[in-house]
Amino acid sequence: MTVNKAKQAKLERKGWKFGSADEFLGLSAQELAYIELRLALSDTLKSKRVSKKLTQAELARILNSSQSRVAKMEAGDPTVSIDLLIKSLLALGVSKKELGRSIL
Amino acid sequence: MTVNKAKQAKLERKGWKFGSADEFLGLSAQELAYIELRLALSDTLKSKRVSKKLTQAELARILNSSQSRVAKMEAGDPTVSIDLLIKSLLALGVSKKELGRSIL
DNA sequence: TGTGAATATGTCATAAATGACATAATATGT
DNA sequence: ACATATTATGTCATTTATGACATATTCACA
Repeated sequence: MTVNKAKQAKLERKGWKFGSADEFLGLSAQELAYIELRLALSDTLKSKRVSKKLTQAELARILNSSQSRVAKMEAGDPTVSIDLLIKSLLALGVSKKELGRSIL
Repeated sequence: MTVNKAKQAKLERKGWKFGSADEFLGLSAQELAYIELRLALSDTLKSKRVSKKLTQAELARILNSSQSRVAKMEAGDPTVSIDLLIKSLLALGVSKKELGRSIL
């Protein structure tokens, strides 16, 4: 995955804030890795949910959460923690092994 | 890793709370995976810090955090988020690939 | 054993994440 | 086009995580 100015701008529209050390070079490698990792988890969550033929509302019930939060998880919203993403994936039966693979 | 009653009790002394669906069987597979994952990150953080010959206070400066929070990260304290653990590992130069491996 | 460095533990005010709700936008079939 | 199901977005009160600080404990080594 590459993040250019356009993608950074898109993320910023989504509510992401970035450190200012990279006005020239773009995101730092570290910020980039962090966001890629989150997006990987988001994508895995969505594909797992869809493959199980669950709606967001149904998944929300399983997680004791709400449809809107599930939507935010899948959208990579910055107010969603990695903790919540991981707990959700585990609740969908994803193994640690799969989790590790989806990250690296 | 196996978690028996003794280990569960130890985690509970550290401040962990567990759902009650498992008074007989112990932790659910899902709770277990979640905690194992966190402990794996904690351990990786500590070994990375030590291998770089940093004190907790020095690492805290790098992370704009505090020595006490670093201690809690390494101790698997339940008030520490996976987000913080991952951000810290990335700040220590751990790659996504390594991260994934340390989890799975 | 003593002394200083490192780590651990407890607490708190502030900041960030969460579920919930309302409502908007977008699909999907008829 | 219309109705209905699903997903997206905005907001908010409450819960949880965070850095900071004080202090306790452990460690290394003279």
